[in-house]
Amino acid sequence: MLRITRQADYGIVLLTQFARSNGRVYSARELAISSHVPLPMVGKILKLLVQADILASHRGMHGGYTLARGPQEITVGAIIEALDGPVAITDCTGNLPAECGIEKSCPVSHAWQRINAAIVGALERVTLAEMTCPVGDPVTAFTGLRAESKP
Amino acid sequence: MLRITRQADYGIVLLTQFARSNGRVYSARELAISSHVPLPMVGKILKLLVQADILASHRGMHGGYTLARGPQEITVGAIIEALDGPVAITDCTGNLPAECGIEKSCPVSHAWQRINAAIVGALERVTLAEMTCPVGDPVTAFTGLRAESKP
DNA sequence: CAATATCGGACCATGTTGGTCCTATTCTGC
DNA sequence: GCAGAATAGGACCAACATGGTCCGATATTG
Repeated sequence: MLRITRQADYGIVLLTQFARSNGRVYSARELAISSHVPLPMVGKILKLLVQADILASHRGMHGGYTLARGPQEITVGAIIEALDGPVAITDCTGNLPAECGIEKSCPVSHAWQRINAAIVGALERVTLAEMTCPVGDPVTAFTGLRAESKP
Repeated sequence: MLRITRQADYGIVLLTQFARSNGRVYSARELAISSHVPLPMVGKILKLLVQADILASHRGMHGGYTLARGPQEITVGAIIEALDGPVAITDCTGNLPAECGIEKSCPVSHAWQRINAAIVGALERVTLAEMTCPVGDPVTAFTGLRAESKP
């Protein structure tokens, strides 16, 4: 199917909420209610995002989470990597020691690395800020063609 | 993890063998031996590829499989779609009726469609013929930047 | 007619994912 | 100082999809 996990999907939705209301502190409970994602799941996701230095946490009463960096500096690729692990479309993409056994005789491993790099690139090019604005020009970055329409 | 299934991975490996020896007829047994993929699995994969009109089958004694089209006309995207189903990085990519329930309030569905299109594009741009040659220039298509380095 | 190969199912085991729960820790407010 | 509220960090379980196997039917060749 080639799809991201639901965790990553939820994570993007939650993070856009942070990005839209700049600097606000959200508690896990608030996010669960507004995003219709079950509360324990929200906690699990936010936890991983804190470990990845995408969110900052504040404990205690009136605590909660805030973005650790600006929405422009957080890429979709980083979010997916934080929640789903490294993006590797096949086992033989060089990230981990290839264990397919036919590594040497496999003539396509090199090609896969290129394809994987293209997908990772497409994910890294999109920032959280670009995901947040519903429609518009900024998303032209998705196609891989950098917005060059600045005369 | 964002990875293709092992079926699709095997499928690519098997198809490159067809592409390298142009027009030859391979039986499932031959392919299983040379590719080190278990025979029943090979049969299952070839079956799906026949249904997708990527392979043509020839029954009876001395039967086997051949490419239904030229290696230049078979894209990696088509192979993955045949073996893993449609490429949809999230549920809300428009291919199927979105059932996430928050479809309307979800501000990122539009952005996801763009990202998905970029990935599908990267997969469609690579043909089986390009996967076959081990290294070289033809794979510059992977980056999404069409080879324009011809002065 | 017999041998060989694909074809089209059903079928099961396993691993990952999705989701829950519980306890410890830390901070605020009285 | 103490109670309440929130996160931190585990372990834990169930459902689903995937990986993999097997069997009978059918078609083609010799």
